Amino acid sequence: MGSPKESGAAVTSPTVSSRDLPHPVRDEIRLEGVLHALSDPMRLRIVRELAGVGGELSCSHFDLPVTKSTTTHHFRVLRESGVIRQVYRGTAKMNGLRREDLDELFPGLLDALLDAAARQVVRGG
Amino acid sequence: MGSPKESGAAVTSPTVSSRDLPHPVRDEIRLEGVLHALSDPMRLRIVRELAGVGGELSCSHFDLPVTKSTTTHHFRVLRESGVIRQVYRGTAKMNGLRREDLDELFPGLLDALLDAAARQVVRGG
DNA sequence: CGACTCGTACGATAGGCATCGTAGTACGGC
DNA sequence: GCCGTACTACGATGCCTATCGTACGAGTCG
Repeated sequence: MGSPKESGAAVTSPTVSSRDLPHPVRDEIRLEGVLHALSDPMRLRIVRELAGVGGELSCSHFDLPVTKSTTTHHFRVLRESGVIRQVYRGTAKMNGLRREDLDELFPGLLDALLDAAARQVVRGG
Repeated sequence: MGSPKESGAAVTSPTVSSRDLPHPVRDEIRLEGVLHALSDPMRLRIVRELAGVGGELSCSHFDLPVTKSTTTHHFRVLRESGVIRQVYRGTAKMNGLRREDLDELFPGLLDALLDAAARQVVRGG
């Protein structure tokens, strides 16, 4: 299941380029999953950057010290845990924080996490 | 490193029962480590229970669905990440949240995490 | 001392995961 | 139609880790 070939009603979905990616629904997001996703330095860095711009960023915008395969992996972990939303826009893949969903599920958590990460950086991390 | 055998000045430490355990100093506590520690359901449960009583609890107080070896392992992860403080009290080993240290390092984080965990439980998880 | 309880240490195991490299697919422009 | 760019898929690898069982050490109480 899930061959991206299918396009029976493509004409009726204007905003979708063509293929779309599996995201957990808001109520499927698990705290443990979110914490696990953010416990990796690379992923925490991605989330911090996304929160910084407050909008969407393409995968290629990030200059991480790992290969592109690994970068793809990290973005998938973030998406599957419900932290970010990914959508194809032409050849680029745009990433955005799921702030509303997270704030609704866990009020104050995301801000506390971002603040904690920022403080750690200031302390010399 | 870290052979607990060493005890050059044991006579001068009155409050210590006998053996003591390696804890990270406050400034050594890493956010990633804390998040990783709390991303395990068993450990999150332990921390929630510790926060609930607001004091110390012995390891044996917890009735976790794993063996004692595994329980020991989880407590060690929590201690080494800086989330809890462990101290021997006779034959028992008491565990307490390092609330002050965590609040100082990451203001609001622990409360946000506990609140998030509580909400998730209420939602049926 | 001896027995019992609490917790540790160690080895084994199985699964997860961060990383890489290479080969391949989708899209947009020439 | 062809090429370049952006990202993916897949397989390999080595490390980390959650789990167990058994054997052991430290204290307490009779």
